[in-house]
Amino acid sequence: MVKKRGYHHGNLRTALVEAALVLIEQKGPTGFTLSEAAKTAGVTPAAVYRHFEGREDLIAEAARQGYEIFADLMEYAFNGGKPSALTAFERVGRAYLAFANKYPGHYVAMFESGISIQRTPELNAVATRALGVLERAATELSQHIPEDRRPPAQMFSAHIWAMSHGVVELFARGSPGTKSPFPPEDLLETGIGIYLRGLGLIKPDT
Amino acid sequence: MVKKRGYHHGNLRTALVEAALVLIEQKGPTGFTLSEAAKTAGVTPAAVYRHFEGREDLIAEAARQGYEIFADLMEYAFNGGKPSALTAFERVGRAYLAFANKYPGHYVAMFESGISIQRTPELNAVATRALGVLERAATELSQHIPEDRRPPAQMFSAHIWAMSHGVVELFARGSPGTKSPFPPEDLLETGIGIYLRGLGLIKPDT
DNA sequence: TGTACATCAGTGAACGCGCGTTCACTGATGTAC
DNA sequence: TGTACATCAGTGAACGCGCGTTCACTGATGTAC
Repeated sequence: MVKKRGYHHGNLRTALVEAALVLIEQKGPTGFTLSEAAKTAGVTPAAVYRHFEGREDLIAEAARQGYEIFADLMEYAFNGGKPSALTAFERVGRAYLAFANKYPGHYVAMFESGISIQRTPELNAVATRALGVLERAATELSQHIPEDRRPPAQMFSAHIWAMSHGVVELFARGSPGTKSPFPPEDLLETGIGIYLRGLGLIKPDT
Repeated sequence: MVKKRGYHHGNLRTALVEAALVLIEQKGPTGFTLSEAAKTAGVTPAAVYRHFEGREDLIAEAARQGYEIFADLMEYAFNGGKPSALTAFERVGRAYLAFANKYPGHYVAMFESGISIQRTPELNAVATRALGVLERAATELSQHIPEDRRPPAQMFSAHIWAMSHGVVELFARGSPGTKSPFPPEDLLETGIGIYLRGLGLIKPDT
């Protein structure tokens, strides 16, 4: 909320995205309406069209910003694979969940709104960047596995992504009245730990 | 589609649930409308109210039937843990994915429609039964792990559920324009395999 | 500094639409005698 | 078998609602001279 200047808003575009994120978080991606976002930003629905092509375009922008943050967080967590591929990888896993927790609106816009990653070149680029970090982390880490028993890095990272996403959807947001038996952080950390042990990347008796 | 009898439909209730499932599958749980389901069944929207309390109630019934099928499938796959806890467990994992593939409308109604599992006692009961099978399978299997290194069975089954759900959401239905690098069946099977190896339930060199 | 004017970013009324739900109704079916 | 009547399962019109989008408009801002 920055200073209102009466007739002219000042940064409507930003305000609309923020309003959209809150609404998407609260009501889900399809419960979200352009009109309500406009109202929240203190503006007529028609004003939205000065900044976005329409409802879809607004959601896409929210998702794009999400991927941007997401990619940055993942990259920061990965930290070039230092000090070791293993700890870097575990940091990335935690960063995934932290992102979902901290930016639920973005997360929903990105993964549940049904907008296609191919919608615009920019969206595609930033999404690729984000998921690329995960894949890179998996690639580096899998160098430590004997070559004949090494799964493809893409498969490796798909497993981790699936487990992370599953934990988020089922246990981090109380979707179908599910009461989580464990904190999602623990669930994800132990799950990834067991998985990595299965790959022989962690000693079996730790 | 059974024989139409003019003014009286004959089995409207069934027809409505079927129509709802198709629509939910195609348009998502919030894109689904009562009116369109009625139209698909060849009937006025008002007729729906002879059989259901309203829109929500219709979705809940679709979900309930889904849990019923789901629970049966899981139980059949588990088969009392025969011939071994391990193979039974792997069958259950595959059954999960098979269900999501074969009954996508049900799956979405169950896990993405936002209806609470607590909505009615029957819904709660059947959902508990379904997820109970998974937990039972996990419990039996974890008997083979030395007690001091054995994770709680609830955590074990939560991991498997999360991975399965994640694979379904991200790779089995092309949600955000994601082109899956691998068939979801392979992804889930290898993922669970690695996880079980991490628990010491599969020999490390197989 | 003042003024004329172009540009920008809003308004507000209107549109057509499909939604979920209600209501009094009526046609079809089943049953008692 | 026929008839009277109750019950059931539909109709169709109507409701109020909020939606996304368009349009001509106008108030505010920025700029050239």
